[in-house]
Amino acid sequence: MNALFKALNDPTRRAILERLRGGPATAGAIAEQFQFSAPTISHHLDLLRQADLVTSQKQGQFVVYTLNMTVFDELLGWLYQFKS
Amino acid sequence: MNALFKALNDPTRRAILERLRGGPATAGAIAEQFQFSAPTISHHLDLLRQADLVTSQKQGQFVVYTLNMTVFDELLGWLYQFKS
DNA sequence: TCAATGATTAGACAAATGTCTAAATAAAAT
DNA sequence: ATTTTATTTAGACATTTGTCTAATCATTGA
Repeated sequence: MNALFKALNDPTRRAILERLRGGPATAGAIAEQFQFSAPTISHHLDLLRQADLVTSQKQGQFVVYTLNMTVFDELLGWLYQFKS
Repeated sequence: MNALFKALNDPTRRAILERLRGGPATAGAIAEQFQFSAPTISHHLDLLRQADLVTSQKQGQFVVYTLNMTVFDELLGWLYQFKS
């Protein structure tokens, strides 16, 4: 839960998630969309992976990142307790 | 949106929200539940207010904090775009 | 009026965060 | 083999964050 909220607490990481809504993408393809350096994006991807919001598969020299939506259920559950 | 995720990215603040689920409470009553100093809790409440997650009304020398659940709709909306 | 109570503000400080460049690793292409 | 390409790791650095104590503000009570 901590890792989840931490991962979501950054506009770049949220933008990465929205990008991955359109389908899996390599680290490089994701990085192209942003003005930040590749290492910075790599670090963001790492935090998203720690929160299990994305998964990664190595394909040759590329690393493909995929959105994992099952984690959102946990968040929805937490939110639901406030719905009265 | 930034202020919302920022406010949620702290276990103490999330615990405060859960506390307020049971009804409004004064700053002091909230602070009693935690091991942190009153100023620290006051600061957390300030961040929650900035995110519009709570509202505050002064009642005499007390300040009563109330959960504002309407903001959760914004979050639900953001989450919904990932539901496929 | 003066002291006590509830709460916030101000300022300090260590820890965490987001960014960068340089270096390392691994696979592909020449 | 060597070089290029894709990505991550390591380290540095400024900014932000969460906490504290001390001081201030505002209301209530003696």
